[in-house]
Amino acid sequence: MDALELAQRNREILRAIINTFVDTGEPVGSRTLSKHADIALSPATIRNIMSDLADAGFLTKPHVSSGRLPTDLGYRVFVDDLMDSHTLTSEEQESMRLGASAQAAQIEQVLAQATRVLSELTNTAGRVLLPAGEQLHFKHINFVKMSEEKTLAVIVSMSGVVQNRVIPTETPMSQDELNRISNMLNEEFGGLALREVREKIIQKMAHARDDLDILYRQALKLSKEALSESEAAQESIFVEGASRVFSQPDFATNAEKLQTLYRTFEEREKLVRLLDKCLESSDITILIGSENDFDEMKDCSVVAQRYYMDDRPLGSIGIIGPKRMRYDRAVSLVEWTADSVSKFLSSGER
Amino acid sequence: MDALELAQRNREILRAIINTFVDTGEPVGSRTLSKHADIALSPATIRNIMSDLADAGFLTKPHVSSGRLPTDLGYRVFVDDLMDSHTLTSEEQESMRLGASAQAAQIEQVLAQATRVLSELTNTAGRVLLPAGEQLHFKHINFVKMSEEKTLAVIVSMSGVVQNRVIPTETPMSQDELNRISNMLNEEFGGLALREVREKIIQKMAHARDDLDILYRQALKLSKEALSESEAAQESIFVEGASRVFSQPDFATNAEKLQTLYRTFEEREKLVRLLDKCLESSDITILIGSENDFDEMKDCSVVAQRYYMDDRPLGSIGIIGPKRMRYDRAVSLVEWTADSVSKFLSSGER
DNA sequence: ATTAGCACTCCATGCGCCGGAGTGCCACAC
DNA sequence: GTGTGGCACTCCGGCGCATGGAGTGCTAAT
Repeated sequence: MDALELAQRNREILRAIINTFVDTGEPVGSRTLSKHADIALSPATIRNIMSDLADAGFLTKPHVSSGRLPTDLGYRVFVDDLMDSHTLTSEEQESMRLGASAQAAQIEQVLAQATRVLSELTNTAGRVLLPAGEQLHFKHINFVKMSEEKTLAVIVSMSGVVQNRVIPTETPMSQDELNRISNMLNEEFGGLALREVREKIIQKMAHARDDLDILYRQALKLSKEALSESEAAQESIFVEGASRVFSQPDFATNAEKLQTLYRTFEEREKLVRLLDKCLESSDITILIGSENDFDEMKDCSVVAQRYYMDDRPLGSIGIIGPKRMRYDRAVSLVEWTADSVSKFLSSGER
Repeated sequence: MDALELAQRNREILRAIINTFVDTGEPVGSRTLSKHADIALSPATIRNIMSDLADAGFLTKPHVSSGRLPTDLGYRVFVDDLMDSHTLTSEEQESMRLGASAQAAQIEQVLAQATRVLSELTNTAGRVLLPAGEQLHFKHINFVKMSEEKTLAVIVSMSGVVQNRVIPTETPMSQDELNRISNMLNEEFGGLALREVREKIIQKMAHARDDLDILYRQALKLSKEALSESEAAQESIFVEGASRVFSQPDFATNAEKLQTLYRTFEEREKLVRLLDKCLESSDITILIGSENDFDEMKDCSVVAQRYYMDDRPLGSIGIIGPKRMRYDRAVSLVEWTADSVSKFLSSGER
């Protein structure tokens, strides 16, 4: 007999356990539950059910004679099937709206702001993955001569992301020549995806023989350099309010855990890899405990959602918090935030 | 009788105490010290001296019957008078050299790299204060039209620092016009300090009447916007390896301290203010414990040094670590790093 | 002035005890 | 057979207490 499929009542119990555990942080026992308003069963009965749920792998206990708490699997079925959907309070909506539209700023600032608010509201670490190079569209390129050997390339994407890159130059060029090169490139490549631009440049470089303007060849060379690594290097990530995670009682007692966790937060590459996963699905992504691939994060959960610009997915925004968190609230807030950000980015204001 | 002025021996004792305390982390007692090779005194004598040093305010004890440890004042006289100067090992020098010259990159990357190495070598948090707006010199400005209402200004300084700023535009201008404006400004203001540029613009705007080219007036207006806040906003700061501070045994035991400390590290403004102090003196700055103005940081020390570009001080680079640290080593490393960075920035390579 | 000796303080550790919370199981009732 | 009451058992955590070690401060002797 499958504990979950057949018994609606068991589901209720599991839900109640998780809800109270999320609330109190203490393992919950049968007596406590029996006092719970919705449940009109004696402790003994509840104990039996608990035992079943534990056998099915949804609950554990820290030691033999203590209350139960959810396993990762338990949380999983909770978020998948049992969770009530949380409706945002108008306050919550308000602070978010403010966040997104306060200033006519750059995309980075909008995202940073949204992340900060998200972090504050959920008391977790907000984090956001910035556009992968692939998704960016070419708007404008500009070269500034720094010295005889170095040229600075400034690449602006349609979404307002600005990248800077210093390029070593073999053939010295005047600022004037650089300007003309900029103009050429802007006219030729405006609006294309960076990837396309890169391909076109390589194509043209292959075909372009000496019959072409020497300046034009320089231009291709420069822009190839400028765009080359950009893809790999530019998956950047913001984290805001990491300290909030650490002040959660789940970690506050355990200095060692806290440290390894901290160290993980500093390793940006790991976080990037973690969040890359969240880009795969258009649905909201929830990773509970060891569902993410990093051992150090096995006490944390991730709730993330993609954000869009004009229906093109750009990056991912969400939170990292302790496994014991209000998933309903987190989901609503993250969805709402991603939505606001998407709307803002797509509103034609840029 | 002044404990320090008169008694060379007392100084030796104080030095020995601090050295062993820094080494072990345990309060040091008279017996331990008497075993110390350099000191041929009985524990009782040492106790007397310790008592004197404690009266003078250089030592305390955590409780009445325990060994002594240095007060902030104790550390102070240590670094001022008693400290041996540490000679860097060639390894240490090597990793630093590598750090500064590895890639022909932007100033930010050089600094970040230097800071990271510094942090690794000292096992503390490396941090660096980036050029204050005041110190930057105008190299190039460029405008990109984002939409009818928004223009992106890209400002490049001589030192290679790039700032981006979105400006709301009332009068729509074509990209072509923007380019001409850029050219004007670049010719007119190249090489001046940003402060000067700002002043000049304000002057010109005051004098410029209708008799001037309308485009020129637009240019002034735009550039004023672009440069306006830059000063305030752009005191940016990097912190690398903050987790190292937390793994120090001094904090590892105390989860609460760790948290408040962590939170302080996230408050960048505070750190900026803290490090601003380090810009005042051309000498190396050492702030021990409560010598800095922040209560949360009273168990930490700061060692910092200015770095220069062509003899103009740009910013400050250094470390934040636990009060109990190898000051000799920290000082040498910070000096060396600041020196390397300065040399690199001034080497005419940019 | 330096040192040896001694009494005293305080911390840290380990041990034993006990109460509370909770489980698991068994037997009983409906 | 499903739900319930009862009971023995387990384990955690806090408390009190004793003990040993490290270290000081003082005094008296050299």
